[in-house]
Amino acid sequence: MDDVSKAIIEQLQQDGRRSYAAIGKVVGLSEAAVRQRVQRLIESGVMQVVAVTDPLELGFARQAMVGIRVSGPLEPVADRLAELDEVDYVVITAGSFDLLVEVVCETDEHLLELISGSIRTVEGVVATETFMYLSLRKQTYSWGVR
Amino acid sequence: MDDVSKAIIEQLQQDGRRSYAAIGKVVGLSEAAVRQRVQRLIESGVMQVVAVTDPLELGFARQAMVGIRVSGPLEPVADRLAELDEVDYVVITAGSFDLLVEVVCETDEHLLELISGSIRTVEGVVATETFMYLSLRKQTYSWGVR
DNA sequence: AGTGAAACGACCGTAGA
DNA sequence: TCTACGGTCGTTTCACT
Repeated sequence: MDDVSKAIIEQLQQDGRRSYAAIGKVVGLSEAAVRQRVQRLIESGVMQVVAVTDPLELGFARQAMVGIRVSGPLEPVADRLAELDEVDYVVITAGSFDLLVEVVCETDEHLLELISGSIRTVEGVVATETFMYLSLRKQTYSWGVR
Repeated sequence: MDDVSKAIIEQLQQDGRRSYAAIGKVVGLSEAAVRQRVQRLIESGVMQVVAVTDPLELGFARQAMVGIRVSGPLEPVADRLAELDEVDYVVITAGSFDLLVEVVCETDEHLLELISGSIRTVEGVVATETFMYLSLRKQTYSWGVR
């Protein structure tokens, strides 16, 4: 991970479809060299180039972060929750919650069923606290930059 | 937002650099039509195609979610926090926290300085609770799919 | 790890339905 | 909003450093 690769990543953070040739001009490398580096960055798991969508625009009007307290080992519970389609984010944390889980739903009914019927029935989940999203103010994929 | 656009989005969620022609074959549209739809999806804010990176791989070894309690209006505080480079996610929530803020740092010192020096000095912030990330188990940008 | 060159394929603008 | 098409530009492969 040198400065050139960081510069390439920065270019793709601005526009994931920017051509290798255009990136090469900015970072001072040939098109082929940029392409090889991008391939390596993706294969090694440092980076991925993907479409990210706005839930609201696609009819998923209810989002929430769910804080979860667990009894016993954390990983099995985390991985069970990760299997749910409506769950897009699972992290094991230190603090008054053992897990934080972000969920995306279409309606309140759907959200209720998910939390009450799916999440809270997972073996080991002893308590949940739901933080409904009222307004998403920042979501950047280019942290550590500027 | 018809099924064809959804199919296009799905293709780009798998690989943000897939060619318009290849997507066209899958969804049954010409290259130009796919290109026009992608352009519209991006311009209208439904979707973006970007590089997303693994913080750990780039030397950002400390991540946390910070729950924040605020006195007074929420938006000004949220937007002040959103200006911080180390903050990659800000959402106004309903529940025992008014805001949830995700932060990305290189070291514990850096994180301490951010929370103590930056976040907690913002006018209106009355309390914070930090949930250090121990293990990220799921992070998908293709929710609602399968 | 990188360049350069030639063949190939993708992309873009425009015209027409 | 789509297809069709031609010009331009990007990508791929390979030989070379």
